[in-house]
Amino acid sequence: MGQRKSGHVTLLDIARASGFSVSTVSIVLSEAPLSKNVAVTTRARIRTIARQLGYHPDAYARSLRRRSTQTIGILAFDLSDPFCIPIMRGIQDGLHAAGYLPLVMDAQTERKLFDNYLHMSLERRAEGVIVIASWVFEETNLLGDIRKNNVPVLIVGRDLAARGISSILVDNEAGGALAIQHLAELGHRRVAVIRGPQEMCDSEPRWNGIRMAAAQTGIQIDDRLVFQLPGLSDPMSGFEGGERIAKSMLATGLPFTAVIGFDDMTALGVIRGLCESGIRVPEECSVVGFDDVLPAEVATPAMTTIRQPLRAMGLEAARRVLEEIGKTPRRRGDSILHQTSPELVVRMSTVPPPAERRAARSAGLRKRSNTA
Amino acid sequence: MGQRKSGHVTLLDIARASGFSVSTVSIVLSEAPLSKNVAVTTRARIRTIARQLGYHPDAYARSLRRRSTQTIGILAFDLSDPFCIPIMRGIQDGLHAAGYLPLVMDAQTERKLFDNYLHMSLERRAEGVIVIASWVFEETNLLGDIRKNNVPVLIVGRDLAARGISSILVDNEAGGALAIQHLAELGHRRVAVIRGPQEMCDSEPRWNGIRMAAAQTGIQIDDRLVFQLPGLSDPMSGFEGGERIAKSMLATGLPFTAVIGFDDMTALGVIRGLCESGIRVPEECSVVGFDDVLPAEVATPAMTTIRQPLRAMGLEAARRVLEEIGKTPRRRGDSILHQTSPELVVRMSTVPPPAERRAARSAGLRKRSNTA
DNA sequence: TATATTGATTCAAACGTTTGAATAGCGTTG
DNA sequence: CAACGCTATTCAAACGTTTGAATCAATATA
Repeated sequence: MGQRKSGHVTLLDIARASGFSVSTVSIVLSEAPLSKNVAVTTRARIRTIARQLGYHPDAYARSLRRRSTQTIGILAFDLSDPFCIPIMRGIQDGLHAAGYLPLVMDAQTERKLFDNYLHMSLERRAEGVIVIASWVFEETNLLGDIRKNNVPVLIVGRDLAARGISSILVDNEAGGALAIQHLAELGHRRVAVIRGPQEMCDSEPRWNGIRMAAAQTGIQIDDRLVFQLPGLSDPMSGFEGGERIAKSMLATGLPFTAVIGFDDMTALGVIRGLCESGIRVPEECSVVGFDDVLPAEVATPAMTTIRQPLRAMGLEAARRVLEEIGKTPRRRGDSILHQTSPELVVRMSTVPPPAERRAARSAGLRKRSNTA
Repeated sequence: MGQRKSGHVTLLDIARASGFSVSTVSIVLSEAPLSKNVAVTTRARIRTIARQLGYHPDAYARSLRRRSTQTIGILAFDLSDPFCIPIMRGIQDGLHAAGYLPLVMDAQTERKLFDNYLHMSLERRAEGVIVIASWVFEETNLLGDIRKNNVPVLIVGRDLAARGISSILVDNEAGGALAIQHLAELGHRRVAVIRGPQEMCDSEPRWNGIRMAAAQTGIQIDDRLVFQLPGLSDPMSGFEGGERIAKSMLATGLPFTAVIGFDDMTALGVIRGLCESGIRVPEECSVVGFDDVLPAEVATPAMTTIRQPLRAMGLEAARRVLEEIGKTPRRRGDSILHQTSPELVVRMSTVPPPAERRAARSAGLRKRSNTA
């Protein structure tokens, strides 16, 4: 067989086997412009031999010589968070179309791993880096290192435009507003809210959106029914937080007919907590989530939520980073914040509040979709 | 700054800036054995300059020269299937400990992408390949190509040992048995079953396990209450299939007090289908899943399921593939099927059947855990 | 004083590609 | 027949590392 010491078939192997020079073989197999000057018979011969031996060009040698790796580093803060997946999918699709390969890395919410992988992105000569982030990564100084090497960076899910990094994220304020408007339309007046952890940049604007839209729709939110999620990195922590807080809500003794969870996992936790305390969702209490991740979709009752256009955000991220690569370092655009529009997805976890139920039902207010 | 034409800082840059030769710089920065012969002052000088310029060794040049990439290709059939994630996590952890980098690729259930990525694994000189598979990939002939290049392959989630590929998967028969034994202990006698799609190798043994254990526990399964999932690649198809089949079950008019879903997504679909038909879970009907993926854990009621030790399977995969790499091609072990033990996780979706409920409750039979 | 020994550093070749420039053969044209 | 233009192919250098062997002082040993 064509095995040399390295175990992989090389151009030299094919050159020897075919009687042509390495150059010719390279020109043919890489379909270089020159290859149209190569005799058809030669081309055929070289090609068949290559196939026979199972030749695959060495990406390392090639990239070294071509000085381009066609690779973008994707640094996800935690792949086990279902939030990341559709974004990744979008990025991947965007890159694939342009012939780029995503170099996927999962930081597992560990700062050290994150830094490691950022290093690797540089060593692997990623031509750009997309970070899918939550709050876990404060200003790792490596981002400076990346800059120093002229690699465009982009972050999705967090606003670092102020620090000079292009960012893509959902319009949290609009999202918060959508949630409470939906509840208002259903007739809810007493709404409990779970805010996100302080470390997370989504928390504040989302809450602002809720507050402002509440004021507009005449809902007043009782401070005692506003809770805050602690900041832990485990994707289950949102769920457990929601479960625990739901019980705290009931413990206040205050009346409420709906809960807005910071995100879907939190909201699922709320549902669990309420059910365990004997409160039925949605009959006795409505629940709204945020994100629209898979578990929210397949839970029963299916959860009403504010969808983030995650895939689209990934696509946009890919588009933008490729665009930056095209430019010369000097001509790189300023870092921009790109906000995407959230979308209300009405499912089964929200209904009119108990008191109004009968009236509303006969008024035909309950249009809803079951699935995504 | 240290920018040369390539935009990345190289050894040559540091050599120039420090006055030493490229060799010395390399020896110092790569901490080669020879570096203990290098004067301490020299070492310090080189190191600080490297740091100043933001040097990162070029993985391409390095791998080319060292003839080792420290890379393992991980080919997941669909990252948006929550099943994949814990396996990946396990693989990643296993590789990381050995200083290897996973090259994650998401085939998105598309045959073409799968083939593409398999190519890439070869071009990127992955030293081994781990495939996380379901049924989608019949004998893609590229696997032969991989063999030709002496790259050890391993598949998790599918048994291809017969075709000469080491495989890791759960003991489906034992899993199926666990499910029905659990229901039997709760007192169920009329159990409906949803089998997996024919294309999937888990389907048959899982069903065998159910049948055999059913016979042993004296349960007889009515053929008319055995259904089969069609084989589609979308991760939601299991869910939708379950939902649809749940309604078919009810349509038979036959009595049943529990359902075993082929996997968690199917079982979640069953719950949805039953609820929409007014049947309450678990009060009127128990449901058991398989896999133990995140959505099953955070649904309410939390789902009783047969857990696959996914993370452990990933770890084992990493261990095994690294082991193979260590050996010379000749000495590579035969492909082995490694079966892992499933585990019953009792949550809230299973209770004694309606008729027995009262008796059982007073007998203290309802020990259960809420969370994982 | 010649010869090892050691310590600090450098030479030069190699890894597998790509590619601008060179070469050789050969027919056409002025 | 010299000059040119094709076509088909090869040369050789380069990409950024690593590393066995070489170099060169300076010191220790014979």
